[in-house]
Amino acid sequence: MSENEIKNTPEIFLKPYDPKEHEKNIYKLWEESGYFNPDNLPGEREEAFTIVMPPPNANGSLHAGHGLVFTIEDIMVRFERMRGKKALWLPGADHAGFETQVVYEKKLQKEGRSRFGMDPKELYDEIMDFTLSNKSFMENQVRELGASCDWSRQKFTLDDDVIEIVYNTFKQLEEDELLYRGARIVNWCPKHQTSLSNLEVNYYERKDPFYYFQYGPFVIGTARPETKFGDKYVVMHPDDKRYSEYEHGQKIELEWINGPITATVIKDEAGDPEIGSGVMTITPWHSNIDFEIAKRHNLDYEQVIDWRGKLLPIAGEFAGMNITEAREAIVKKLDEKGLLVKIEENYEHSVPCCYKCDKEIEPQIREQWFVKMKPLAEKAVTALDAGEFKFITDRDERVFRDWMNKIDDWNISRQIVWGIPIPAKVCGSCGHGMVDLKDTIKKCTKCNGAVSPDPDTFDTWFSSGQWPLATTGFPDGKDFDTYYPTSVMETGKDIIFFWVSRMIMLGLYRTGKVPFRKVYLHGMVRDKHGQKMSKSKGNVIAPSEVQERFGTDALRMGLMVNNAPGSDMNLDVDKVNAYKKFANKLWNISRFTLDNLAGYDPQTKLTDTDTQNIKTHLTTAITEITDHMNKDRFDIAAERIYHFVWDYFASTLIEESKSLLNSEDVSVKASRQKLLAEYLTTSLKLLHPFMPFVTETIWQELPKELKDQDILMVAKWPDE
RNA sequence: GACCGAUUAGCUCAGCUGGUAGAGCGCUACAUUGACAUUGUAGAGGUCACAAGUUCAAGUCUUGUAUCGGUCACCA
Repeated sequence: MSENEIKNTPEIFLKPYDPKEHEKNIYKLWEESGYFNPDNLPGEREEAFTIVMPPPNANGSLHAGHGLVFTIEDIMVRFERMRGKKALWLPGADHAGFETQVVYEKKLQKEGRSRFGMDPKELYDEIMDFTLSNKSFMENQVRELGASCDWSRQKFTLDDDVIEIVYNTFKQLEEDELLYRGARIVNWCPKHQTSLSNLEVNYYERKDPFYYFQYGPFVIGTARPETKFGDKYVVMHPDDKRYSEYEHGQKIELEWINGPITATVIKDEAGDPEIGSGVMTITPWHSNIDFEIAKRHNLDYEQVIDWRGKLLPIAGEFAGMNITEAREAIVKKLDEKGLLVKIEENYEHSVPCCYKCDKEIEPQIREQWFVKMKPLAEKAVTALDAGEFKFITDRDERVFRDWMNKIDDWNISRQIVWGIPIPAKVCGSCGHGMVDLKDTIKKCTKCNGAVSPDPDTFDTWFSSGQWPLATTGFPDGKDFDTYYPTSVMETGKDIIFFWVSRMIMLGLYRTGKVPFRKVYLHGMVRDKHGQKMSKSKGNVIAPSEVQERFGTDALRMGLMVNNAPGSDMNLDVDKVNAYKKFANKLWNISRFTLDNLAGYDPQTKLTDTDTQNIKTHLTTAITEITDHMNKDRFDIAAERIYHFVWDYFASTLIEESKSLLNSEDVSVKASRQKLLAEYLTTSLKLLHPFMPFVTETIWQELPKELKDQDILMVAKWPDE
C-alpha cells in the first residue's frame, strides 16, 4: 500500500525557499523535457494556442518592461498548456535597424570613430557581430525570467526566410500598385542622416523669436529666416480683401536677402488670413504645407539646406553655415537693409525633433519608397468591424480606429546600413524606381536609362510588421496552417501604431487573414513614484537585480498583482519582497502538509464535512480564478490565489486541521490528509502560471500519488 | 488645436454589469520559536478631487468644473 511511499518530508524543506538554489535547475528540467515544443506535449491536443513573442531588440539588456511582457505571456501560455491546448510561444530577436545602429554609433563615438566614411559592408559586419553577441546574452535573460517558449522555433529578423517574405511582400505591393517611389517631403534628421516616419518624430513646445520682414509690398512672418533664400512665391487667401488688388500669377520685383528678385503672387486657400499679416512666402523643399501648395500650382522647388543641415550655395555669402548660426546673421543683414520690421519674442510653437537624438528635424524632399496605406487600413477596419480580432480594452480599439482613419502613406526607406537592403533599382536619369528581387533589371523600364541599386534599407517596422507570417513559415510551412492566425498579440501600448497596426494590415494583405485574434496591450513600467525610468535619473530597475534579491517568482507576482491591463504600473521593490515571503509561505505550507501525510491513502473517502469544504472553498476558488484568467484579468486572478493560499489554506484550513490530524477517529484523520493534499496540489497548479519556479520545485518533491504528471508545467488545470 | 486617461488609506495602486470601501508597503499594540530568517491577532488612518443630476441606493451611471498625465496633429 502507499503507506510506504510517503516517506519523511524531504530535507529540502528544512531551509527557507531559496530561489537561486533552484531556478536554474528547474528551467533546465523544463527545457530538457521538450514540453516547450507543442509537438511534444502529452495527450491529445486539438486546439492550438499561439503567442508570437515581441522580439526584443538585440542591442542591450532587458529592462523592467521586458519583465512584464515575458511574465504576462508566460502566464497565458502556461495556463493554456495546462488546459490541454497545443500551446506555442514562439520566441525571436529583432535586429532593430535604426535603434541598433544608433546604439552602435554611440559605441563608435566613444572609440573616436564615426559611421560616416566607413565602408558600409564593414560597418554592417561590425554591427552584426555586436548584435549576435547581445542576442545570446539577451536570450539567457529571457530564460531566467522563466519563459516557457519553444526555442527550437526561434527566429531572428534577419534570417533568410524572413527576408524572403519581406521581399515578396515588397514585390507584391508593387504589382498591386500599392507601392511608389517618389519625391516627397520626409522627416530628415541631419545628425543621423536618414529619413524617419512620422511616428519617429517628437514635438517639443518651444519659445522662439518670430521675425517680420518687408517683402516687397507685403510683410511676412517667419520663425525660420534661414530657409527664406529660395522664397519667390508669396501666398495669400483668395478671399482676403486686404490683398484683392493683387492677382494670382502677378509678378512683383522686390529687394531680398541677396539682392533683387522677382516674386510671384499665388492665391491659395492654405493662406490663413488670421495668422500674422495673412501673407506668407513658401519654401517647398523644406516644409510640408509649402510643398503641397507648390504641387497644386506646379511651382519650382529648390533645396536650401543640405543633408547635414548646412546652407547650400543658393544662400550666397551664407553658404556652408549651420542653420542656427546662419539665422542670426541673416536677420542682421536684413536689418541692415532696412527690411526687418519687428521681432516678436517668445513665439510659442512646437518643433519636430528626432525621437532618438532630439535634434531638430529638417524636412527635405527626397526620393523614397512609400506604401499607400489607405487601402490596407480599410481592410483592417473591416476585419475589426467583423469581429475577426479584438482589443482587450475599448480604449485601445478607439486609438487604433482613430489612427486607421487618418493614416498617411508610409515611408519605408531608411538611409542606414543596418537593416534589410531594399531590393530595387533606381533610374539615374528619370528617377524611376523598380523592385528587382533577382537583380535582373539592367535598364530603366520607363526611359531605358542606366540604373543603379537602391542603397537604402527598409524601415525595421516594415519587416517586423510581417513577423507573425515569418515566424509561422508563411506561405507553406505546416506551422502556418496550425498556428496562424495566432491567438494573442501581447505587447506594449507604445507600439500600437509602429507594430500592431502594421502587422494587422500586412498580415491581412498577404494572407487575407488577421495575424491574431486578440490584442492585449500593457502599459509602461515606471518606478515606485510613477517616474519614467531612465539612466540619468538613476531609477532604473533592472529585472536581473530584482530577481537576484527576491527571486523570479516574486518579481513576476510583483509585476502582475494590482496591475490592470493597459494602464501604467509603478514597480516598488517592497511589493516584490511581499511575494518573496509568499513563496516561502507556500514552501512551508508544503512542508507542513508533507509532514502530516504519513499513512496517506489516495483511496480514502472524504468525510461529509471535508467534501463540503471542497465545494465551498476550493471549487469556488478554482472557478473564480479560472474565470478571471479567461477574462485576461491576471492581476485579479493573482491576488485571488494569493489570498486563497495565505488567508484560507494556511491561516484557516491548516490551523483547524492541526487538531483533526491528531484525531482518534482514523477516518477523520485520513480524510484531512486527503483534503490537505488536494489543497496543496490544486494550489500549486493555480499558482504555477504566476510563480512557476517555486511551484515546480515543490511539485518535484511531492510523492507520486499526488501527481497527475511528473512535471507540473504539463499537469492538468484543476476542474471547476 | 483634437482626442483619451487619471484623481480612492501616509506611499503605490485594485475595485467587473450601481447595494453601506480593499491589497502591498508603512504605522500602533499584544502574542508567539510554532509548518513559517518569522508569523498570528487586534487596531489607527478614507465626507472614494469638486458640483449638480438619474436612482430606493453611486468610487461605480450622466453632465459640468479643477488639477495632473498621455496620444495625435501642427514650425506663417
